[in-house]
Amino acid sequence: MYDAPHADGTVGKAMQVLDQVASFQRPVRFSELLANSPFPKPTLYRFVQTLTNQGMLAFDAERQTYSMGLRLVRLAHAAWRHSSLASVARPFIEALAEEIGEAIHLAQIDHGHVLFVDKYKATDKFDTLAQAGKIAPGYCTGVGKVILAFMPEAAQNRALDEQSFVACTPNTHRNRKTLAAELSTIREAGVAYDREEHELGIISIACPILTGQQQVVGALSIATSTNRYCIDDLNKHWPDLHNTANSMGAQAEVWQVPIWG
Amino acid sequence: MYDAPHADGTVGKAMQVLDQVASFQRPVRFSELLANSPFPKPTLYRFVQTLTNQGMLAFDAERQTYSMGLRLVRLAHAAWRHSSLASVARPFIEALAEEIGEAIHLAQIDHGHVLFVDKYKATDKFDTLAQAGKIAPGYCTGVGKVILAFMPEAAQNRALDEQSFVACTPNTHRNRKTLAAELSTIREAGVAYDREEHELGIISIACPILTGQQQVVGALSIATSTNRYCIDDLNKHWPDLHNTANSMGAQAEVWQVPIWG
DNA sequence: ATTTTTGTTTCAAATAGTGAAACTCGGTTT
DNA sequence: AAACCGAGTTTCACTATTTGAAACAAAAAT
Repeated sequence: MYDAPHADGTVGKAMQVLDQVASFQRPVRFSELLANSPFPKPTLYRFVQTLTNQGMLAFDAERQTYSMGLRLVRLAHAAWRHSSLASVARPFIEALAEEIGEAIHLAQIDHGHVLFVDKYKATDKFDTLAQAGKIAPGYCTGVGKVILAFMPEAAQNRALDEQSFVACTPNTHRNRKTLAAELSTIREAGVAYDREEHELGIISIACPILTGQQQVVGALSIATSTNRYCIDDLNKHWPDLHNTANSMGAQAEVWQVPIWG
Repeated sequence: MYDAPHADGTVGKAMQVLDQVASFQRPVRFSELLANSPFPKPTLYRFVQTLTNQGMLAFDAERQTYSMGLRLVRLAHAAWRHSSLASVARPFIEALAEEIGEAIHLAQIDHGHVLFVDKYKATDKFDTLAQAGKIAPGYCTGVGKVILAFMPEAAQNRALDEQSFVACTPNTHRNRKTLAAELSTIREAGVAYDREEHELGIISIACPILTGQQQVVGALSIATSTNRYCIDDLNKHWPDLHNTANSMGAQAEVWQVPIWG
């Protein structure tokens, strides 16, 4: 049951290739892939062929490069609509953004990483790193920390093991101990703050989205720039944020809860 | 070379399962999948397991249901940013939407189907069926027809073979012949119209996005409701639409062109 | 023209996938 | 309580697919 490191089968390997292509942030040549690949040449070649046939990758014959395929967009559309909080949450987020006038982020956790599933920017004044589908680490974001804080202990431990503790800014948690300490504070308080831990100049306040049985299904945050506001200002929005998160939790329950792989 | 119907290998079969799960528009039980599956029970079971391990599917233990996994969202994010027109096109679309005040759709073609890769709705007054990642048929949408019209002949033939000609509305093309006729008109004119062919009450005007070598890489459309405007009104926006599409084409060339699988 | 790099194909060996059948585990019926 | 049922899971001998060293082809570089 606990044999994690076994890549599962041919399909697993193919998905690994997909990830690899995604990790290049641009169209990529076969030889570039090969250079960083655990697979021998013909094997990788066949994978790339198959994935292209399947529309999971796209091949540009002109430039001889591979990039992510459109079928993924199609599939993700289904994922977004049916398997995540996002569909339930949209109207709530829009209402909240309208009222508050700051960027709202909705996140779920996926294998120890925070996945932003939706983002609503009421203003274009600044850009956080977050965008729908983008991943961010759990240990240094408001949504990430609050989700970790409210996870069942076993899952939390597993997730903590997967954190890298890279120092994004001077305020970033550098080890498990200080993070764990904050997590229990967060759990008691019911709120998490990102005090420029992920990106300098960006702060946020985050609430968990809980079902009736107190299971975390995601998190909601308001982010802003230190040029305009400080943590105390964000605190004024806490009641709204909290209420919205609660309503979403109630709704989400009617649907389905996600997974902690 | 023309052996389309051959699913390629284990990976192909796994992707087939993914599609099947996506086709249910909700979380789905194993037995439901099995009932409509070409695969015998244990085979399907292993696929579903593997895909879940991989995060391509998500399993809700409580309700014993499968749905699309979050990893897809992550991968599609990469697809969206790096493999499609969307990243190049965003600023253009926003500018256009601002000026015109109607919904703008950006589409690419994927295996004979139009895939909406981005949508910008300047107003919330009405809802088209289209949303980012959503697919729509090629034969009865503005973007679809204009893309088909400008495709190289071989690819066009292949794509036409894949059209279903389901009658969405009384105005929908019902067979290849009438569609083909309109396509050549479109090609000459450089514009396509959707005259409530996909959805009653929705009309649109669409331009191809062409590279310098006159290759279609997508299409751009302005959609509106018949309650408010008619085709002639849309025509007034043609110069803007045309210019935007041209600028995007020029930009897109610098990037990469997509595939006609 | 020759070498080097990059992409593609071959084929025997090895691995991983297959599916009939059998089993487990709740829940229901007799 | 015993027998039954259906959904889900596991087993295991059989086989089809995958594997990768090596060879080949094509394109770039020298």
